[in-house]
Amino acid sequence: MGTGKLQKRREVQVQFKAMTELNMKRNNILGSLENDINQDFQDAIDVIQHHSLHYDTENKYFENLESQQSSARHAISYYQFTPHFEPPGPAYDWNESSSWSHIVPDVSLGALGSTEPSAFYSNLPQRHSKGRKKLRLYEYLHEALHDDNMGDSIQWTDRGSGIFHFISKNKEKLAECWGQRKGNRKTMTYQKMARALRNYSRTGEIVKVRRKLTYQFNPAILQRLSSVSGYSSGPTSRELALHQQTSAEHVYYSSAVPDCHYWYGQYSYQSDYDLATVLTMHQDPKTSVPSQ
DNA sequence: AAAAAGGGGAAGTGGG
DNA sequence: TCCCACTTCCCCTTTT
Repeated sequence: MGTGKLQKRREVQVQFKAMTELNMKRNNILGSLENDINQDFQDAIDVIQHHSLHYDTENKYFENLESQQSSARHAISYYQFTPHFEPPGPAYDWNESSSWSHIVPDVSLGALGSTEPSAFYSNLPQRHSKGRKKLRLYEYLHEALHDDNMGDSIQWTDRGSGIFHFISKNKEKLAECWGQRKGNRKTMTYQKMARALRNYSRTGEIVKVRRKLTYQFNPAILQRLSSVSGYSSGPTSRELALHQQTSAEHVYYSSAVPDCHYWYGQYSYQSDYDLATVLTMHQDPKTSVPSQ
């Protein structure tokens, strides 16, 4: 190699290094800017929250926030809302859409335009003070599902149906992040996180799917999370393929929630789903997803 | 057979 | 003070 080329190469290396440093500085600035913006959002929300206290129910309060904070909503990773789940029992009619009305906020309020991943709001520091609700585990999982950095730990199996799975190899990473986010005394493990997840099967917020490391959001919860965070629930083509495969298997439900039949049964109701095709496409459904 | 995953009882913790 | 939503521990069962 000639000296001219060597010289050129050194120049390129120097330029590359300079660019890298610039980029790092830029990221630092953006990071602090983001924190500032989040802080501002938080302060604005505090003010609104303060003026909303006269609302006599949490739902009213939520609606109030909805109407006033549509632009800021995606910056909130924890929000005022209590699902008001009835104790598991036959009174819960999963077939009756109006049964969800107290859980699902009016999505016609408008989906958010933002399609940005949650990097923007996932880094918000936890602020437990001033009467704000703590971040729920299912909220965190939903957030992680849209976080590119968590793609190696948790993934949608079928976004449209709210089915997701953990990646065996990196599931502990997600658990640790969750533990850190909560500020637990000890390190969170997948085993402990899964214990919390199992508690959800009693309330129906998330249920276990009969597939390794795979769970499913309650559709109402999913709809609410999607409308709040602004993520479209439309499945990608890859997810559609996975969905077809997943659908071939029966999802099972907690016996404590006897009226979940409709929810899980919906799998077979989806009109665009051809069981025969699936059965021929995937001769052995156990051999693939979730990827390990 | 062994490891990984799944499951649940029970007591503890911390915030609201 | 009570309740909720986990967290922690532990041990057992089922699946891979």
